[in-house]
Amino acid sequence: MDFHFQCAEGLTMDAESQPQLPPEDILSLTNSLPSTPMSLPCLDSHIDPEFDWIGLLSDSNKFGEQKPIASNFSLPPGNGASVNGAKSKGKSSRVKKVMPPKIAFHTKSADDILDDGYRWRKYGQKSVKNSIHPRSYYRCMHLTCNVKKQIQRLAKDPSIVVTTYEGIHNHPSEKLMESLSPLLKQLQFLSRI
DNA sequence: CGTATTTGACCCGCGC
DNA sequence: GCGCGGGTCAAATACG
Repeated sequence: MDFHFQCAEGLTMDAESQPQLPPEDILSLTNSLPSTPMSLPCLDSHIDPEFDWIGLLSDSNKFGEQKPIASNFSLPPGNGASVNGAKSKGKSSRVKKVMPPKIAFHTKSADDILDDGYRWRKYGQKSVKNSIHPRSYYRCMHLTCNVKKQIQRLAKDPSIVVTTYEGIHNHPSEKLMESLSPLLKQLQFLSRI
């Protein structure tokens, strides 16, 4: 599946329950990020307020309670990769947890998993209340990367997949590196001359 | 046989 | 305090 194509063609808008950000907010946000949780090619050039929907989530985990936070968006300390508020096993402090940035978006696709260039390992699946479709939990397989994503189909439209990214990759996309490696080799060769 | 996925158990936060 | 729902863990299982 070509993810770029899916982003440009397949994103859908759910005006009833999902927040919408003005395209300029989304663009300014993506410009401010050192690296997005995924490559998010759709953010670069295919923003179409009439059609696309992208939600930036606050610290609420629940779909339907998403709040756009573009205006006061800020990256957590440590690039967000090490922040995981879900479960610290020991006695936790009373300090309010800082959640990593979350980005959620809809794609119309038969495939649950988008090929975003990163390698993901599934670590859980749960049935969700008020939905016949289970929610799948994935973690980035890169050793030092703590980015997670959740994938779930909409109850009222099973053709739509909701993907939620949590955290920011601290490494480049493997596919990107794969495509760049011939170029890099060529540059290394030229620099030797 | 190594790796990825599945799935039930467990933990934690939150609302009542 | 209790129950519910969501998120994670880890042993079992599937797969190449």
